[in-house]
Amino acid sequence: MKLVTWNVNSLRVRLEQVLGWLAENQPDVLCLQETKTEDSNFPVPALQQAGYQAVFSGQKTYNGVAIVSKFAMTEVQYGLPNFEDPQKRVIAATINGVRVVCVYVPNGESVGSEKYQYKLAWLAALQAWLKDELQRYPKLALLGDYNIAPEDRDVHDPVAWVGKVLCSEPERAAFSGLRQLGLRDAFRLFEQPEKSFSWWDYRMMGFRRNHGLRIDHILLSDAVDCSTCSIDKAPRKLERPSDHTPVWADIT
DNA sequence: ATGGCTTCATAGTGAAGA
Repeated sequence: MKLVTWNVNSLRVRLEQVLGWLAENQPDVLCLQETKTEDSNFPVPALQQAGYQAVFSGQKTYNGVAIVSKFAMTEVQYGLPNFEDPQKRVIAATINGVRVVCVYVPNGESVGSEKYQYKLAWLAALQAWLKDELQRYPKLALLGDYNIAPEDRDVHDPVAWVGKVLCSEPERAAFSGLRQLGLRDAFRLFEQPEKSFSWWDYRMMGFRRNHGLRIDHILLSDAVDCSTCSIDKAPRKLERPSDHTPVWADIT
């Protein structure tokens, strides 16, 4: 089963790119973040026409997550059950016996800010919930925009970014906490090119200069076998791209 | 250079992202 995560930075703006990517790559499951779309406007017919069903949890202007799948989705969960939050950042569903969890982790703005505190509290709640979820579902895949670069090699300029939001120790500790639940970073199961990133700043020709971060991840429980994990940079080269690009994994 | 682009909501600019 081919699983993908892609922060599209507005599904309305990126719909044609998403449909094009689905047609070309035929993934089984696509997890979307930053759909920025109310549920009543979610493009169900266009995705259906492409052979996909969807579950979604969106809002106007900000956030919004969705799972798009070729297969039936059951036991759909909206939001973290242990964290009251008006921001739509989590959706989960069971697909072919795999618990697929799609997350849009808070950005955190800057270290020490209110939003940073919210990010750390949110991540603690995510970890606590996943601990329970893994008891119920040994086969679990956690895909999304984590807004965390786990290691210095995931940062184009680790010196410039040291201690900054997305790279700070508490954030990296939260990422380690998820791995300590028994989840593995699918991307690092394989030999990968140096300086592999999933996000590049729109400004200052960030993509052309490969000034990026690897902040979009696929974590897999031990019961999930993985044969490939890769970042597809092609959509980042299109006209009006998202600042993030898809990350995908083949699992069995 | 606490900015540089992009999106959204809105009708000139501000918030938010990362």
